[in-house]
Amino acid sequence: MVSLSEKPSLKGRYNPLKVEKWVLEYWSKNNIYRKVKEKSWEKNRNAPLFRFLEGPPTANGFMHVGHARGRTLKDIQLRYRRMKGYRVWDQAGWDTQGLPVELEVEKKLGFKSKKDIENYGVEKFVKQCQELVDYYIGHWRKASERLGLWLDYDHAYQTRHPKYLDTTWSFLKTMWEKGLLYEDLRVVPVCPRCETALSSHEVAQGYKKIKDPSLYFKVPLRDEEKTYMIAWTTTPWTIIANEALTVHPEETYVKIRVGDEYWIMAEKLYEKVLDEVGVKEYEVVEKFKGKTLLGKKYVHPLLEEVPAHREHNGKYEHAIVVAEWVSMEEGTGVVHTAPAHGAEDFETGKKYGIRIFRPIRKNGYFTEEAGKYRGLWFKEANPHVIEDLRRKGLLVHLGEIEHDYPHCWRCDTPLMYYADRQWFINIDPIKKKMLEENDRVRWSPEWASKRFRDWIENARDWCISRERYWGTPLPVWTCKKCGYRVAFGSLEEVKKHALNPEEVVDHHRPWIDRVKIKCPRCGGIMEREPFVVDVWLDSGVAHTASLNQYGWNNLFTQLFPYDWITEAVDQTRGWFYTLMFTSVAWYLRSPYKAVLNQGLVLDKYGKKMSKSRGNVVWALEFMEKYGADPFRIYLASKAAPWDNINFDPDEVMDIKRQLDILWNSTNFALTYMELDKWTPNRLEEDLRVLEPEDKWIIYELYKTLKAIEEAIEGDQPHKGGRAILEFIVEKLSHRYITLIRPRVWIEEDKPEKRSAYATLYLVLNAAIKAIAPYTPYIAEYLYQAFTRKLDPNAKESVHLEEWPTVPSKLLDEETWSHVDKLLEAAEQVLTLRAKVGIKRRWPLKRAVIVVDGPGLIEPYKKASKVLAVYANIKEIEVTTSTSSFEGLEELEVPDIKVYVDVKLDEEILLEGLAREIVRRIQVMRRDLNLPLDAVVEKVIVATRDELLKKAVEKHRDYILGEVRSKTIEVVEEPPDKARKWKIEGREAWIKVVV
RNA sequence: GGGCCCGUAGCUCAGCCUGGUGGAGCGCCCGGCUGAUAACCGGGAGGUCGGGGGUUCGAAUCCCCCCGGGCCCA
Repeated sequence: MVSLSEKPSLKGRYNPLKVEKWVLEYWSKNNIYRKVKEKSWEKNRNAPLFRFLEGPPTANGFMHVGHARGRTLKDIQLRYRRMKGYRVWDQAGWDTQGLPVELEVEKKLGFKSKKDIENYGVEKFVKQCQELVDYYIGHWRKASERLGLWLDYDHAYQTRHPKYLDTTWSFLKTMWEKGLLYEDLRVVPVCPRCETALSSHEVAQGYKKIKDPSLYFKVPLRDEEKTYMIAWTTTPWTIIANEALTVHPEETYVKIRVGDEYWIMAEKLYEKVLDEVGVKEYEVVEKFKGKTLLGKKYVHPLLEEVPAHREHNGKYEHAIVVAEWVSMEEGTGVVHTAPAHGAEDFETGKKYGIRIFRPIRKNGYFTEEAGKYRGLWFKEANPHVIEDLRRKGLLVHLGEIEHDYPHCWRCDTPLMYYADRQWFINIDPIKKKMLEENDRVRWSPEWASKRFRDWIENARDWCISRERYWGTPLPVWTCKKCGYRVAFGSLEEVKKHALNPEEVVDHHRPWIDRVKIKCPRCGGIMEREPFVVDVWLDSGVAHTASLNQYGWNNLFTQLFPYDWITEAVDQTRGWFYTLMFTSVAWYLRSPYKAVLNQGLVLDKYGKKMSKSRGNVVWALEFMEKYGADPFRIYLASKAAPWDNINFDPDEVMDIKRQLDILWNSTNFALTYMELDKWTPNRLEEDLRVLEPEDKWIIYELYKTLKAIEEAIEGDQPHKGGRAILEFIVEKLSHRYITLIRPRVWIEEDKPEKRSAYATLYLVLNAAIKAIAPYTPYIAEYLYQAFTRKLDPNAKESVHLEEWPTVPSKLLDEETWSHVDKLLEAAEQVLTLRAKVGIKRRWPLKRAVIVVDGPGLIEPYKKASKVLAVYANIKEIEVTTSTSSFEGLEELEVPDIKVYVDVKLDEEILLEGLAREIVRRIQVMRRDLNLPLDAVVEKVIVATRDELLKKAVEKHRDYILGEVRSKTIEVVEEPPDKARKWKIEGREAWIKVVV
């Protein structure tokens, strides 16, 4: 068990779980978040603001990896801004009411319908909702904190909080007073399972592809023998409520003879229809405009089955009417019209004074009025209706259609369009302003702006009433006597006007329903409209209510409009919209300046994650297995935020290996610095004289920091994550550390060793800070174990640090570019070595660098050690001479020419062989389990190979020094227990005598 | 039916805006290192850049059409 009494240590491998456990404890014991908040907010009054508004997660389930992705993106932005010195607003928030919560409770209690809730008791039910929300908020806070998302959770806003509800009410009251909130009878989408109306943005979230009947049927005209209107529908059950047929007034219709019958359809459609229903022989006998059919009566196709229709004798009931909306794209041009079940049907019915016949309840079951269909669930009636039509010879054709049909976004039940009295908010008066305001928002990606614009343009009035229990009650009271209405903007206000103020205890149902008001007009008793409002309104007023909940109303002018929000793309219809709507309706301004859209997280095969499929990855579970840091940087870097990603745990492990390299590099640095007792207390001096590779890595660091800044500020956090990882792996570890190894191994205290340490310290330290927004845990740990260990004046936490910068006097672009080219050359030398089979350990004799002018000779001479060290070349010449270099290999490098000698001569061969022998002796030392600094008595090398012998003789001292042996002996006969080796095809036996 | 996103190596993705001989990581094969070592490094094989047409001296990149995967709207 790691505990705080243990100091952070870089011994062993990077283990995210151990590291994060230590860091979590460190943060909590030292109140690091509070200190960061204090630095960034309380004590930072004059800094530029960065105002974030949290899109509140709904507290009705667990956090999955999709949520985790969004929350990681939020945290990266916030941590970065804090380090940059912004005054960061980071209040947390929770969505706590509405259908999602109710359904979760119903599931828990095993409820099937609203009746179960009524029987159980609304008060008890609502308490269950509260408890469920408490539970899930607990989970979300825990999971968010484990993820490392730093928000001000202690001051989280909650949509169920009394003062929050006051604000929601106050918004509704404003809408009422402006005349924008109204009640109306309309056709609305209804969920028969939840027995409530839904809004169009809820509907938009629930489209699903399903199969429905595609039915062509005949409707006999009353006064014309054997003449039928041919209509088409995909909802046969609505024929029960049919009251009219609608045709287009200006389009041409045709009468066709089919056998001994006459069929009427639109001219533009009849061929397609007849083809589909399989009628090959027919004859067009007459053509006329649709409007000539107006008023013609027909016999209801289900007259016998639904006796109520016998009494429907209005002028346009069971008659043909006309309307412009009739489509010539699909169907027959004759539209079966049921005013109770379609928006257009309803409007047309109203226009012609046709009754709204609605023989069905909101729960989807037919009533007595439906005749033989009574008691059937609406979709179940389909086969019965079809069968009856078939029996009566009115069925023309039955096919099947696959189309998108709306379903309840929460419980998945197919919706029913249904005429009903509901409450709406009129959005037309502010549509234009919303569009204008949208143009001022910076959307990422850009195309999201157009998408949002389209959505606003097509938006209809917002149906906000829900016949449910756990939500913000509609604060409108109606007089039972005279119908007069009032709306209230706070619970206090209600209390002031209540006849029974002692009952005014809670905004919520059922308590609020008991409150009666005296009608100011007639003195009668007013009762509350029994609705709660759409849950999307709750979070939609967060821009104001989140502050008012804490009485911070005066902060509003400072915080509004917010600088940045980010949620998943589906919020175009959800939160992005409701937030914009309420804000423009209230303040005529967009509540946010920039929006970052997030794509979906799919499973590793690209399938949507869903509970029923069983492929959901839960965030907390995953982090407890793999750690938060690898998870975070994976989610943030894999793709652009708005792209969908396929989540694959194996890939998280891949990216974790790049963090290993950061860990190992830091360990490398610390090991040697401590060995040499180097500390950064003379950093400035140590940085005064830099080697070319030092300047190179510092310049690379500078470029990387710029890239990250640009990425995060430009809503491309994935590019920042890739940039920092690439810097650590490719530049720092692979190249820079390789280059400085010889300097680090110098025993004495030399300036070039000190400058290597100083540069390494500077760069590593900056890298640790720069990765902190992405991987806050490992950054903290390394900061404690490395930075703070070497520098006692360092801050208490890496997250209290400023964003790193590079002093401009350390920037040397020219040297950078020389070194960069030589590194490229060096890599080509390595490729060449691999091709001709010369190991990197074997030195190459020489290389020549040809530069463009005499002025470049000196700089390249200085930089040439990079090539010498990285590619292991003994001698490097820099010249402007373009004379040919016989026998040298030419490399292709931009701007310069490099020639390298890859021929082996005896000198090199002997040196190489000596190193080969050393390596094998080292392996044997290790196998003997000798301590690193143990000195052995003797090494015996037995071989008959002349070159090997020569190599040992010539490099005797070198070998002895490397392997820590007192003597070395060369013989021809292998001694006892000697180990046999093959060295470049030559045989030798080696024995180490302890 | 309309709008949008995506299609590049076995896998995951850069490159496309501002055309100039196709990249990275992982995986695979081969090798190196053995003083960051249950770590690290190098090399190699592998692609008609979804298909077709056009513009151009030259197209993964710009334009048009089509196919496939996905999202949104109707």
